[in-house]
Amino acid sequence: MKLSQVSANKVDKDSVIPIYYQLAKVFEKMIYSGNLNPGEKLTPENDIADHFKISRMTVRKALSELIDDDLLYSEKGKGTFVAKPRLDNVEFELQNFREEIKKRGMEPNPKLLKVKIKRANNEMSKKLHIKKGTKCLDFSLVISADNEPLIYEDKYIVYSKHKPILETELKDPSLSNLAMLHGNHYPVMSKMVLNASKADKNVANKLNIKKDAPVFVIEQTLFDSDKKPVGWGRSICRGDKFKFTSFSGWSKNNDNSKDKRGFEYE
Amino acid sequence: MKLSQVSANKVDKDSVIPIYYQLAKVFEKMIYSGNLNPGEKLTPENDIADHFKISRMTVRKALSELIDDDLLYSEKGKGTFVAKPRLDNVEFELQNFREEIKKRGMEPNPKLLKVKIKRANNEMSKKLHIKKGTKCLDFSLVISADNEPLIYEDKYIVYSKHKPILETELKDPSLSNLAMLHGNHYPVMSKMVLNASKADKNVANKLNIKKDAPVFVIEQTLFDSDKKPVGWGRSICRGDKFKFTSFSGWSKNNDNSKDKRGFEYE
DNA sequence: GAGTGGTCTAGACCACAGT
DNA sequence: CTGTGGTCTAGACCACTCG
Repeated sequence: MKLSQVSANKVDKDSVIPIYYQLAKVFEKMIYSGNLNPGEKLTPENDIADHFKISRMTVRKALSELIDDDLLYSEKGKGTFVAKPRLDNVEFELQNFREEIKKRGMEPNPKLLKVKIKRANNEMSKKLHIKKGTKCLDFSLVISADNEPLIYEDKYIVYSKHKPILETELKDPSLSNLAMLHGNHYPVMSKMVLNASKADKNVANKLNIKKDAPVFVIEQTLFDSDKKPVGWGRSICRGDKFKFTSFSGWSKNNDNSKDKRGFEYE
Repeated sequence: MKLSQVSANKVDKDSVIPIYYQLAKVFEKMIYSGNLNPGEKLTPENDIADHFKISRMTVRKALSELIDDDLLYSEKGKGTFVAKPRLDNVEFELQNFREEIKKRGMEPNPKLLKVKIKRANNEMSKKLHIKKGTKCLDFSLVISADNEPLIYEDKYIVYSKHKPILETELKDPSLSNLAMLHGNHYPVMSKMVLNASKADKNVANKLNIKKDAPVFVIEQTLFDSDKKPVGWGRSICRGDKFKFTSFSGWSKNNDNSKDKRGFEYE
């Protein structure tokens, strides 16, 4: 990179907008516009600082923003370089379903099918690493929106408290909320596994779809700080209503890629 | 947080390990061990700096590491606080399939079924925003590992160069590589959509599974810097062989969560 | 040895919270 | 008002890379 390329851009030291932020935008723009190409070496930090008459630490703050965004990378002793867009490395985001549905302007309507205290059977004892017969809370529900069933959920919480189940707390029937309210230990870690599957007769009936229709199956296990499972749940989502979308690489406009990414339903 | 809690911990100024890193580990440990609880306010930066006899900027560097990791958050004028673990917000990662397969110690074996120049039909003109009849490159392949077919792929590249297709480049048959080698414009943005579906007769045959067996369908569109599509591909992955796994929240050991996360096959 | 990024310092001023 | 985090400076020394 030649400094003459950036000389058209300047930073306003008296602006309320931080200098490092302005500077980061200058470089970001140059990358997105093709003024700065993948692999190209940037002017050294010291020279940038001199050119803009700012401190090197401020330059570093600007560059580190872009390094965090994977637009740049630096190599000790060598320099800072423009990165290649990582087109094949994407992330699919998933919040809890109520939030995902709300984000799309619809009102999630969870309907509790059952809540009961159940003694662990084979599957539960395996999933929760507990002995068969241990008392668990068993929740089962369907989440709908616009009068259409979307998700069928089954959840188990290792249980010993004798706390009543309140109407209000069923407004957030996420596994983590249920575990925090009713479990013995506070969950601090979550494992999720996403599978493609097809609806069995029972699920098809609950979700108002045909048997063998494609579904996403998402299993979640919650662990306490000792890595012991405290809760397990399985959510079955209609394949015709849900999809994951993700963007990666560079986008010219200021990319709130977070907004365009995630678990969608249509 | 009381400073007496941290006084047992110290940082070694003469270590080769950066002070900010040592300090970050101190706080990280306190959070994971329950010594510091969600919502709790940290000692002010100035006090931490005084206590460890280091510069405030170094303290800030340490804290910003933990803020990046979502272990802390700060509020201007108020203080820095311990965050709650976000158990219901996960990310499923997906690299390109050859990397995913390699990462699991197996050798991906892509087999090209066809490569040809094709004039855009209805679907292609829709996906690539081009007129029907425009020349495209059409690739179709099956990726196997351990002599088992895993993924069936169909890809189209908007094409005008007359460049020969070399054996070597088929070693990386990812859409982005093909687009870079044969497309007219350099791709800088990628959109991926993940669906649950079932195998049709043709795919079932190619992947050696039953018709209607569950599959993941991943569509990828590549765009150039003008947001014009330059390539489109669809990968169909056997549902019995692939799953996504993701961890979130806190894990006591130094969490290389990246290693435990992503698109797995078993 | 010269160039580069990584770390660190000891100050400074600001905007914002809560009192 | 005081306390807090956010920004910024003008230096410094180091480890690394490369010719």
